[in-house]
Amino acid sequence: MELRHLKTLTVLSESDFNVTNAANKLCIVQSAVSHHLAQLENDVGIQVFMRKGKQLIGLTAAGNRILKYAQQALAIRENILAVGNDYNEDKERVLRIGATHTQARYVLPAVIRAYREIYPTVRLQIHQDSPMQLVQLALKDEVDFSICTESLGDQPMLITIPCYQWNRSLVAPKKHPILKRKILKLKHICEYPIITYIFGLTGSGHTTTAFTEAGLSPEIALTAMDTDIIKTYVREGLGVGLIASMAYSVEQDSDLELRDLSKLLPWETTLVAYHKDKYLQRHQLHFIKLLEKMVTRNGKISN
Amino acid sequence: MELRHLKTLTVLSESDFNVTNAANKLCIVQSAVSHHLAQLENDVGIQVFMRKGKQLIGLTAAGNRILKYAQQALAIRENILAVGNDYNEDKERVLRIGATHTQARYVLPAVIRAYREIYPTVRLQIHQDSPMQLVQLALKDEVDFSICTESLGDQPMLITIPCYQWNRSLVAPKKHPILKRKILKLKHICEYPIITYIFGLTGSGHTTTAFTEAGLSPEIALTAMDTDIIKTYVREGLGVGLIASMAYSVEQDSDLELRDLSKLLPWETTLVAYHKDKYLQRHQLHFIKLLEKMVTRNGKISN
DNA sequence: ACTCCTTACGGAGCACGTAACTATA
DNA sequence: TATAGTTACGTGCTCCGTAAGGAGT
Repeated sequence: MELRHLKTLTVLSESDFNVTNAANKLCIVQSAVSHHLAQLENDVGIQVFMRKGKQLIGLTAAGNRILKYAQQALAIRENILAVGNDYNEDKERVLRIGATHTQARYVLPAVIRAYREIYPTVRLQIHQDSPMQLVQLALKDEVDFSICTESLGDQPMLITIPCYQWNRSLVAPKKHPILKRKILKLKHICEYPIITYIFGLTGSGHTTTAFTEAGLSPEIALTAMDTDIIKTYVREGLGVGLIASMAYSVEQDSDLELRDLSKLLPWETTLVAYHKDKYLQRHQLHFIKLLEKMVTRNGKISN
Repeated sequence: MELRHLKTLTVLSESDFNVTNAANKLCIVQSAVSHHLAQLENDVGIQVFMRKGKQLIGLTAAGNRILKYAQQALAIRENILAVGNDYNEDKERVLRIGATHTQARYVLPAVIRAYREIYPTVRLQIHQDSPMQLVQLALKDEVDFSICTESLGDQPMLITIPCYQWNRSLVAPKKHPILKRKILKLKHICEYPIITYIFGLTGSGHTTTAFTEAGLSPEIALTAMDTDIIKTYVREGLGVGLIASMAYSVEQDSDLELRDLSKLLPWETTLVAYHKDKYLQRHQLHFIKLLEKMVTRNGKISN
């Protein structure tokens, strides 16, 4: 049994056990995959795959256990190569970050600027996605780590490092009547249609529960993944916006005004998450340190 | 990079980095090992071995990390094979137990008797050794689990299951004056030379501290790993014995008399320990269950 | 008839073995 | 000189690819 057999197993499991597809993904022919299967089953001495005739339709109970181990073994291979990369000055380094739109758009740029000053040659990849997908990316080691807000239920396979806390603000066009209030309360916000993040994104669940706990049922006019879209429709007059405070730019959003809601809405914590068994190269650890250092507790970029 | 390269790495590290010896252990020729090294270093892209001329003298920092991962990967391979074995009715099963002399001699027989009734065909291997060695055996997966007394400092890589508690008794020849005492205290024991277990074995450390805490300094006439040896010298009149209570046999030791010391000496806990990432086959888990079930809290075998 | 996996067979490459070479004590 | 590791080279095996065979839809 060698790692290539285990690789074939994992790819098969990610291809609905279609041997042809798996072969394509592995850049070998079907018969080679077939051989791998036969060898693997021969080595372990049992049926790994459930079959319907010759067609593979899944894994046996034992097969499932073996698949788990195979994934671990391949992750270890990646770690070994990562160690090599880490200690080899000449090799090209890559940093793959997963992040939500808000993080990618408003938080990461400053951190990346600082990072690039130290590691100008590292190739950067930023994968923007929803928090749920980001967790999957981190678990499959398709990104080195994911930066997202805790809204995902504890994943025992991930190490999560809290980075900073942030809260939301209300945005409205300069002349909007809500801005005249000296003291802003949740019930005042409910007097207008609300534009905010899609549920399941950056802790939007917390927001709605804060309203319902206060006995309020706000009218959500529109939800988006993307702060810029929220702002756009706030400008259009569709309602007032609830956005992450750090997503307001003094220069670009001068036509909008901000009201801090950190006393009214629960705070969110943004975390860095990565697979617990992953070897982190020194430059990757450095990035996390930068992220922790550069971003202050209240969500302002300290640059 | 394949598992065989990693295997070569680990064997090398266990052979003082002597390529010739490693080759012999692997049943291949030196040049093949040499090739493995070259390929491995080529694959990871860095020097893994420190060299003095051509001689290997150790691992680089990166090499050490890689070695750790290699061992993990190979352990996973073993797990996969264990899964296969577990689910394959036809394959020969093996149960490899590490135990101290006392456990192997006085506790295990009854458990093994029960186990053999359920799994008559399983091949049994009992490795008797000192607790420190038993820990090593379990860590290297040279036994499936070790049964020993907690005297080893917490090993984060081992899962330990407390099985039962036991204590010591005093043994002396039938007519020994100490047996005339109605109430036995530590200071009375110190009136005679003591024969007991070697320090570092089955919690003998606890025994001595119990004496010193009472301000006593007993005269240790003789120490042994083996209860039978202790009994022998007690019979010879060299002193009184302190032995694990379960090591007294009514039939065979009728010339000796027992006095329970469980009120005077601290209790010991016997544990089953195995590597945290090890896949335990069902029959192995069953053995642990039997061990937990058959042995009562006070160390008497309930059979 | 089509899809899909397995099996057979052949060739290229690779891994290991033999052996010569090199370096160190 | 003896010991130990690398390098060179040859061979056999293994692994993949081509292609034919068989099973299910």
